Amino acid sequence: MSAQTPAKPDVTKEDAILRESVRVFAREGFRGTDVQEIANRAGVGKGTVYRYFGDKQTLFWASAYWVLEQLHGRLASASSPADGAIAKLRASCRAYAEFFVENPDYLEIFVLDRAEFRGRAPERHQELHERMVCEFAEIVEQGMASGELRRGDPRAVVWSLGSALYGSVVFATYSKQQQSITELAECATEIFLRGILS
Amino acid sequence: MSAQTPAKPDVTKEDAILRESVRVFAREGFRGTDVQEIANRAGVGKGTVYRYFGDKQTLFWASAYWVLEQLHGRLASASSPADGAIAKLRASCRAYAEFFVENPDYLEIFVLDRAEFRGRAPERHQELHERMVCEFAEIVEQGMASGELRRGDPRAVVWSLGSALYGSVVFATYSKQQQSITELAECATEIFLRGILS
Amino acid sequence: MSAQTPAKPDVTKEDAILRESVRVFAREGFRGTDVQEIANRAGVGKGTVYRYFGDKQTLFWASAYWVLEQLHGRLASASSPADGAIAKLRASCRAYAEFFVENPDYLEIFVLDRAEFRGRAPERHQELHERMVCEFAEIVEQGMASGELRRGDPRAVVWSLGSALYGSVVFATYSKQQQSITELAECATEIFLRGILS
Amino acid sequence: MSAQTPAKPDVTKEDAILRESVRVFAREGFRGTDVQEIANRAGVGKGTVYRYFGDKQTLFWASAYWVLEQLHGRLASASSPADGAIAKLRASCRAYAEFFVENPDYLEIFVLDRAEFRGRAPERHQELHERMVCEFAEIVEQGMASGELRRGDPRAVVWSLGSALYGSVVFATYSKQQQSITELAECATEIFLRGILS
DNA sequence: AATGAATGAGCATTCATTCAT
DNA sequence: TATGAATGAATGCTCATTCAT
Repeated sequence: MSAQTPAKPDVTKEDAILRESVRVFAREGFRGTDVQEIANRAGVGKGTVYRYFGDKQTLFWASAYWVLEQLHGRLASASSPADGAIAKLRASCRAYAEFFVENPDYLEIFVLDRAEFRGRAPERHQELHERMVCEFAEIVEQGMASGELRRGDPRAVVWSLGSALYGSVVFATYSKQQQSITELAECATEIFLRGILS
Repeated sequence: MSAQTPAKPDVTKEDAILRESVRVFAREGFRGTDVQEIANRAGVGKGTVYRYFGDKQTLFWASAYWVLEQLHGRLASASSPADGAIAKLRASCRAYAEFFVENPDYLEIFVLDRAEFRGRAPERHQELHERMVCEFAEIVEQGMASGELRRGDPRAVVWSLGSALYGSVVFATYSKQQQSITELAECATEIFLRGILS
Repeated sequence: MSAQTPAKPDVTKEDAILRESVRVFAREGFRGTDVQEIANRAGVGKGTVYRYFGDKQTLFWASAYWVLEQLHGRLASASSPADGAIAKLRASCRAYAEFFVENPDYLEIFVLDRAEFRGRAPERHQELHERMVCEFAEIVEQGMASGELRRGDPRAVVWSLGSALYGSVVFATYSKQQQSITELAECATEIFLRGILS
Repeated sequence: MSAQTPAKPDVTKEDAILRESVRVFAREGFRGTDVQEIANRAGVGKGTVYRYFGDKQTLFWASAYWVLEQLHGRLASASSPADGAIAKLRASCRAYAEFFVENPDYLEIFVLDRAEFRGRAPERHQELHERMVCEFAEIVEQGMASGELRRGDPRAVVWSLGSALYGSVVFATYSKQQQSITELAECATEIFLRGILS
């Protein structure tokens, strides 16, 4: 249609670019990334990257969205088989941590997104984010209904959990003692469930 | 003596540079910041900035350290008058949130530090960070001793709280509904104390 | 493939850059040269200069090599038609002087090369230099064989001649009386051949 | 008198500055030299360097003049005790080579002077240079009168010898085989005396 | 459609020189 | 008189983006 979005996107190429984008952005940061390097790694010309994604920022957002989608899928398939709200939440938390342990680059993408763009991402991102919040709010709501969880604003609970998990994995970099992200996140999860009061 | 680190640092000038550094870095990001702009705002020559701080990265770290010190002072003076571990923690959490509400730039500095340098900051930073962890661990320990808090690894508890608060304030940017950072952090704090289980 | 060394070098452009390089370096010195000026004169963007030559030093070396090649060609075509070792040497000496009289810039390039880099030039230069020494050593050797020249180490003789000529043309700048480079070099050549002893 | 030339020049300080100037200029080149480094090494403030020498270029010229004076003295004391023109010249040539072997920095100063300033040095330099030419021309003249040397223009002979020696020592840098400057200069001297013809 | 050569705005850093103390 | 803090012009090099092929 427009020249910005090729009529017949070659999904293979697009995917290769995206995949390498994530790697390079994660390693070099947004400003530190040379689009040429992404093109080289993806085995395409620099012009092709621009043909597919328009500009560097759009490319970054596409990468970030791609990562967000992966995370969404991962959380969904982790929670759905579990039985009961608590089990679902526990499974999701574990999946969240594992996701970033397996793909440290993805974590950096989230960090960069926050640092560079502060939530000024396109509608699409916010929609997906919102969708995730809703899905978990539903779980929490059911937990409240069934009596597993204390009553309260489900969205607020979800937001707190999300923030705590995000903080755990992002903050883990600062940990000197080699506690794995997984351990840190698990600890956070437990506290999240039971609190620290006696 | 090298001219890099002035023998008689003009504290007024140094402070002006630091203050503007924080503002500009926060707004433009690390790579996006033109040192010239800091110099202009601080009312000094660009050479003076380099004379005082050596290079851009060192300047950033000095800014980040400066912010960290402020936060440390703020948390200390918030918690010390409070009575009992729980009260101390609550007061600290509130102070943490207020600190960033009052100085949104400071939050961005923390975010940039994580994004750009991933904990590769100079020793000094890590020492101060460690000191803060210890101070809070002590509070938690006393809370456990007095029976206010459930028994557990105090450092792990502190780390979880720190991560959760960090996550709350950093993540708040993504919140569409205008929930203030304060509200989000307060909610996180309550859950942190009591958990979500019924 | 890196974009640093263009796959299809545009010889016209490359040559234009090289030609202007020599002029500007000769006039301004190595450090005094602003690559932007070379780009402007060559009618290309600054980025293009860097694309073709990588950095300022490499550009300088390319210029110096280019000059050395010219000199080599000039000496070769001057000596080859002459008959006998002495005639060949005389012709070469004259050509050497004329070369620099016609292209004073080239002389400055040699001077700068010595001043700035002290023989730390890339292999290629040293190889060409060595080749020139060998070619002349051969001439000297034949002169010795034919009895035209006194016996001795041909390479040492060549090196002495080279040094003397180099000294003549470089040193000529200091001459107040407007003796031309040509005259100075010719005088040096004659002494070189016959000595000053009676 | 003027502020440029301090009324009571502290000869010790002046000398220290000059001595370090030579070292630093020789190592770093003219443009590459940071006046601060000279000041540091000389143990004075940067302002003092400027007070004594006015500006960087003047400082360089003073250094070059200082070196030229040393060379002049060395050549004079080498030639005067020798008997006969040839002996005087031989002794001078040897002294010339030894001078630069002992003080490689001095050689670089000469090279830099030629590269950077092309004989645009102040009157004083040219006078001393001229004086040296005259002194040697006298020796040559006497050699011609006594029949030791072939008749010719004594100044031209001196100039040729000077150029050849200069060329020898300067060009020596390019010599791969580790022939010492001394050997190269001696070889040049012999050829200069007897020529290469059989 | 795909490419990659060309461009030039942009920025970190240096250093000669000045001048207030 | 001696100093060294302050300055800002100067310059090497990068890289997002364009566009002719």
